[in-house]
Amino acid sequence: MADPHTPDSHPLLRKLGRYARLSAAERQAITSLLRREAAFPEHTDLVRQGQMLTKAAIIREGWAIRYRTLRDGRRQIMNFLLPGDMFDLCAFLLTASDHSIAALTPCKISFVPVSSITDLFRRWPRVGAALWKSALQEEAMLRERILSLGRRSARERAAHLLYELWVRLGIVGLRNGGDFDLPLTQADLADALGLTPVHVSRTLRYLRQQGLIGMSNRHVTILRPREEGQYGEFGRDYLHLTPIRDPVAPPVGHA
Amino acid sequence: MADPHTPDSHPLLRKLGRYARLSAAERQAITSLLRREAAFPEHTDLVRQGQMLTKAAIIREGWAIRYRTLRDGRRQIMNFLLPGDMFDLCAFLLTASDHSIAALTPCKISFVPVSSITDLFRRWPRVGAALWKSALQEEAMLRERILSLGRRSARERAAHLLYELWVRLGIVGLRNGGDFDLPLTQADLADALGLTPVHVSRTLRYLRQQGLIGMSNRHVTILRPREEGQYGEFGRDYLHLTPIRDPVAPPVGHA
DNA sequence: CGGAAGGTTGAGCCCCATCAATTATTGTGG
DNA sequence: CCACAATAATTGATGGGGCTCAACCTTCCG
Repeated sequence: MADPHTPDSHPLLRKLGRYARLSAAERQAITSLLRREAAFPEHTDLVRQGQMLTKAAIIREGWAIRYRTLRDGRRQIMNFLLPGDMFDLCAFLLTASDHSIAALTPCKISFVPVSSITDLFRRWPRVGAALWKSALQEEAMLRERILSLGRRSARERAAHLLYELWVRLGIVGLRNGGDFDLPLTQADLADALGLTPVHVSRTLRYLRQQGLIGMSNRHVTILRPREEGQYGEFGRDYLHLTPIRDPVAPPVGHA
Repeated sequence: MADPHTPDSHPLLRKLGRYARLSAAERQAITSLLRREAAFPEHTDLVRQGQMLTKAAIIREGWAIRYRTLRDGRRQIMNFLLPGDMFDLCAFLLTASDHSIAALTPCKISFVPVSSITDLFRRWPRVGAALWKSALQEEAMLRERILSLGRRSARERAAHLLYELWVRLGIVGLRNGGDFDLPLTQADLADALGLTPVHVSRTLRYLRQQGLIGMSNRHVTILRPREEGQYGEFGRDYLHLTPIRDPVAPPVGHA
C-alpha cells in the first residue's frame, strides 16, 4: 500500500511538482486522493473497451498500456502509462471507454471517485491546472506518436520512443543517469512502434551499432543523452515540462 | 461574418446539441462566443508550433489541419478540423503550442478570449460538459489514427478515414446522403495517411474498383454506408456520439 | 489558349513483413 | 543445482506493400 504520509513518496507529486510549486495544503489535497490503492498482477486488463468508466485512476508503481486491437488480432499500443500517470480522468462524463488498458507489469493503482476529482478542481485550482497540464501532455504525446508512425522510419521511431521513455521516467525519478529498466518484450515494443517483433530486433541492433543506445536484459542505456536530435529528431517541447506561468486556473465543474 | 442571431446556423450548436438538449439560454451562451469572427484565405497558418496560445478558436466554415513537420520536410497531418470544431481550448494553461494549425480552404473562425471560456464553464455546466465531451472525442480520434497508422494497411486506412469524415460531416449537416465534398489534394491525404501521393492515387483506385467509394473532382460518395465494417473495420464508438447521460458537469475553473 | 497544379500510370527498388530455424533467457519442479 | 519446458530474442531467406523516379494526362484558371 502507498504511504500517503510520506511526502514526495508518490510519483504523482513529483510530476505535478514540476508544474507548480505546491503548498503543503495542496500536497495534502493530492495525497488524499491516494488512499484506496489496489495491486494488480501483470497482464491484467484494467479497463476494457466499451466498459463504462466510473472512477479515475492513478498509478504509483508498474507499467500499463492503452491499446486497441483489430478483429484479426493486430494490436496497437497507443501509449505507455508510467508511475505518476493517471487515466480515465474524464470519467466524470460517464462515457464508455473507447480503448482498453492493461497492466504490463504488476501495478499498484489508486482509484478515485469522480466526486473527489471535481472537488479537488474546485477547491485547489492550482492543482487542477497541473492536472490539466498533464492531460495536455498526454494528448501531445499521442500527436507525437502519429508523427512517428506516419513519417519516421523504424529506426527513428524506435530511437525516439526510447528517448521519450527515458525523459518521462526521469520526471518521476525512475532513471539512473542514462539507464532505465524497460519491462517490455520486443513484441510489446513492436505493437507500440507499428512493426513486427523480428524487425524490432534488427532495429535495436542497428541502434546499438550506431552507439545510440545500449540494451540488454530489459535494461536500456541512452548513450548520448545530450544529442536529443539524434534520436529521431526528438524535441522535448511536446512534453510540456515547463512550470505553469500564472495563477489562471483550469476548468473544474460539479453537478 | 456569422449571424449570431440565427439559431442553429452555427455548426457548433449542431454538434453540441447532439450531446445535450440545450435550453434557449444555453444556446444563447454559446452564441455569445461567436461574435468576433475573422476570415482567412486558404493555406494560411493559423497557429505555429512554439507560439504562445492566448485565445481559443471555433471554426464556422472551411477545413483546417493540425500538423507537424520534420526538418527534411516530411509532414504529418494529425487531424482535420471541420466546421463546428474548436482548437486551442486549453489556452487557459498559457502554454506554447506543440504543433501547427493551418487553413486548408478559406476559413471563417471565431476567436474567444480565455476568460469567456472559463466563464462559460462556470455559468453553464451542461454546456461545459458538452465541450469536454467534444474534446474527449478529439483525443479518441487521435488514438484511432494511431491504430490506423500502426496496424491498418493503406487501403484500410484510406477507407477508414473517408468514412470517418463522412460521419463527422454528417454531424454538422455537411453531407448529402452518401456524398460529401473533400477539399483536399491527394498530397494532403497522403500526409494524413502516412503515404506518398502516388500510392494514395493507387489506393483510391482500388477502393473505387471495390465499389466502396466513388470519388472524383474532390467529391466523395460512400457507396455502402450501412457496411461500416468494410471501411477498415470502422466502428463509431470512438466518436462518442451519444448524449451525455447525466447532469454531472465538467471541470472549469477560474483564477 | 497556355501554363501550372494535380492526378494517373509504369518500372524498379527498398524497407519491412513473413516464415522458419536456432539460440538465449526465464521459470519450474525434482 | 540441474533438467526441462516455455518464452523471448536473434538470424537467415524470401516476398510484398509501399516508395521513388519519371513520363504522361487531366483539370483548372487567368
